[in-house]
Amino acid sequence: MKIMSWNINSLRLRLPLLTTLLARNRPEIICLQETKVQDTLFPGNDLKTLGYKHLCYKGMKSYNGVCILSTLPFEIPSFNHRWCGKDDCRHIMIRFEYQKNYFHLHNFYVPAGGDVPDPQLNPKFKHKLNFIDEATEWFKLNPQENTILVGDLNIAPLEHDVWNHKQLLNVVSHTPIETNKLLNWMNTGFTDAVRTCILPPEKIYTWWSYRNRDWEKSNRGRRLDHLWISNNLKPSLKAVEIYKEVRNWERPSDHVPITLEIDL
DNA sequence: ATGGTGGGCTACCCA
Repeated sequence: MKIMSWNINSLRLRLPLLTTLLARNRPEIICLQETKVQDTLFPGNDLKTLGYKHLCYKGMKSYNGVCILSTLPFEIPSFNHRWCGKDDCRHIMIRFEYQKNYFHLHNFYVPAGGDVPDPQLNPKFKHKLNFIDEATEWFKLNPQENTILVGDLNIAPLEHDVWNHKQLLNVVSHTPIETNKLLNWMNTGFTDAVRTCILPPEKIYTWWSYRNRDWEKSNRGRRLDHLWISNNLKPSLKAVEIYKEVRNWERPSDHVPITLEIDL
C-alpha cells in the first residue's frame, strides 16, 4: 500500500503535473493540500479518468482546501469538529478496509502562521499554535490504532529538517515553541515514518521557497510535509520517498510529493 | 535589514 501526500498549491492549475506524476507512480491513495478550489468546481471527472474513482474533498474559494483520491473504496466517518471554530478546510479523514482490517487516514493542512513568531503580535501565529494544541488534545482523547496521518504541517521539527538550524530558530516553521508542540502532537501515539527510514543527520526537505533565484543551487529547504503512522503500524513500514525532482518541473508547486509504503 | 516569487482573483489576500 502506497500513500502519497502533496501540497499541490492549486489543484486545477497543476492537474497536468499530477497527471504526469501519476503516470510514473501509482499510489493507492493520494492526499492533497492547498487545492484552492471550492467543491462545486472540483475536477472530479478528471481525477476519475486518472484511475482514482473514490474521492472526498473539502474546499473553499482561493485558500486552503484538502482532498483524498483513492483507488480503494472508503467511508467518510461523521466528524463534526471545527478546528479553532473555523470552517477553513484544513482537515479531512477517511476510513477504509484493507485485507480485512480497518484503517483511518487523516489529511491535514496546518496554518502557515504568518511572518512574526509572536502570538501576541500575530493572530496567524496564534491560530497556528491553537490549531496544534487542539489537534494534540483531540488525539490524546482519541488514541489511534491503524491510523495514518499525513499532510503539510508547516513545521520542520528537527535540526536537520532545515537548511540552517541556527538561522531559522526565530523563523516561523522552526521556532522551539512550534517544534515542541509538533513533537507533542506526534507523541500522542504516532511514529514519524520519514525519519524512521531516513535518519538524522541526513538532511530532508520537502519545500523550497519560490523566492530564490535558483532553489536547487541555494538549497534553502525545509521539511514541512509529514507522514505519520500510529505506533502499532511501525513493524509494517516499508519505505518512504521524497520526489524532489518534481520541484524542477514546469510551473511547480513549492512543495514536492512524498510517499509512504506500508504492508497493511 | 530587505526583498525576493507564485496562485487566485481584484483583498491593505494567501503562501
